[in-house]
Amino acid sequence: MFKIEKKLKNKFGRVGEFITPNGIIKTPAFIVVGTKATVKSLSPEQVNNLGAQAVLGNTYHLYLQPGDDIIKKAGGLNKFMNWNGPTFTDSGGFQVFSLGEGFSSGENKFKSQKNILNRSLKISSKIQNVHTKLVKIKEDGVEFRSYIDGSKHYFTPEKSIEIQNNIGADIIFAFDECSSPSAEYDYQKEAMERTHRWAKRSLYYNNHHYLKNSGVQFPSSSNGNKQALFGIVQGGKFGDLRKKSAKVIGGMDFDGFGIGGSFSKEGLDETLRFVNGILPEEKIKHLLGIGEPIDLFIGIENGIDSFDCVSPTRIARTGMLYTKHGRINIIKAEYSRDFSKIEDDCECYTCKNYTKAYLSHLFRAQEMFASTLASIHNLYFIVNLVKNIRQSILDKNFYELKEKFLKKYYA
RNA sequence: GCGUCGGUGGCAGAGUGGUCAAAUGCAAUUGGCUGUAAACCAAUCGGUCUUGUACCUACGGGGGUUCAAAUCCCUCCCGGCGCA
Repeated sequence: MFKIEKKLKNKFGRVGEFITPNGIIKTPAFIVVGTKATVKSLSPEQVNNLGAQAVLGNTYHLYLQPGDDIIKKAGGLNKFMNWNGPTFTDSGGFQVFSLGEGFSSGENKFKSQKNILNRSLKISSKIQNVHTKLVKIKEDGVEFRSYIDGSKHYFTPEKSIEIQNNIGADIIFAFDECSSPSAEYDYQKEAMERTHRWAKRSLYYNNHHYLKNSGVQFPSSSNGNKQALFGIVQGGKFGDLRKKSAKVIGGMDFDGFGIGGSFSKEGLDETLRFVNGILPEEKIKHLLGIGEPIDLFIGIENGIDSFDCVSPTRIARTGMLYTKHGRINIIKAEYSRDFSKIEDDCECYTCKNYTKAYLSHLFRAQEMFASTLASIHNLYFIVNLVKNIRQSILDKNFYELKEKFLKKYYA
């Protein structure tokens, strides 16, 4: 399933290919997030044309809406959303965080002073809504309240896998608890150990469910082949927990691995080194939810084969664009009369055809097309960056690219 | 011309003696966004500085009443409506 073609000397970084029922993913790769079976503001053709290889949907969201039964009836995720390439579904483990501890708290996956400050400001704000979590975590599973209608739902590892079997993506994830970056050691350890037990149950269910219930040996992806199941390493920002988790999860018979949870900004490099030093080398590793340019370099250097991240599409929708010289906010006054391209040498559809002034106008006028053009550019930027990094490993100039890019980007 | 209602910050629109540099919305300006409750969220939004329960300038113009006026009175200007 996974072939390594070339390695980075003295590092875990490598170039490879991952074969899925819906196509080959050339790794390292950036996987585009399409939570609700759509990449927000883009058609599958646009996603394909900008060079993306695969799309990642979300189990929890698709279960609530439209319901996994409908996707199954439609013939699976690929057919349902008209995407011809490889697909992933996240297990819903991230929603344990985002609808739980992360709910309205202003927290993200990186723990920093800024976030803590931001959080306390938000809570003290008089217009802040009542801070109510939508999840309850138990040993057996997680009780979710629907953010749509408030109805109660219960996710267990088995339930998450069952839904993911129905959705039928090529790559599915074990149900985990993505714990809060502000969680202390004891809680992080407890959550990690629970995630390990859930991993075992996810794996068992995926391998036996169809055997028992339908006589079919393996669950099917939309074109009839076996789904790959990835286990998820947790442990937060604590090195010893990360190592423990890599050992336990790495010892289970998963097709690949996700690395989830939170990191300290400085700790990503070290954490990935620890984890990927323990996980089986020959299997594919996906870094969940991380995707800023510097993170991509750090991840790839340390053996990450694929990434997914909402950042390119989310920030695009609010007018923030990636450029080789860092992010720019296209809505800023200075761009309203700037008739240059976002980037003169960018090959994306947006840069080839439109100016900053036009983009700026679309955002100010709140035109839908603004989101589309900005998402195309940002996704192209990130997808292409990862492609260039891949090529640099093949060409043996990874470090030159890294230095050159980061110097310009963070100047 | 007479009558009548009204003229408030970039716009719309509250406020009708002190708690008003003036609600709210929009616009504007600036931040933020990492497995998407996200076409979102937040801050600022008359000026000055020693950034303060500080000073100055401000609710069409001018004048007045009052300890105190966006709020009351007079007058002028402008606008809507009605009648000639």
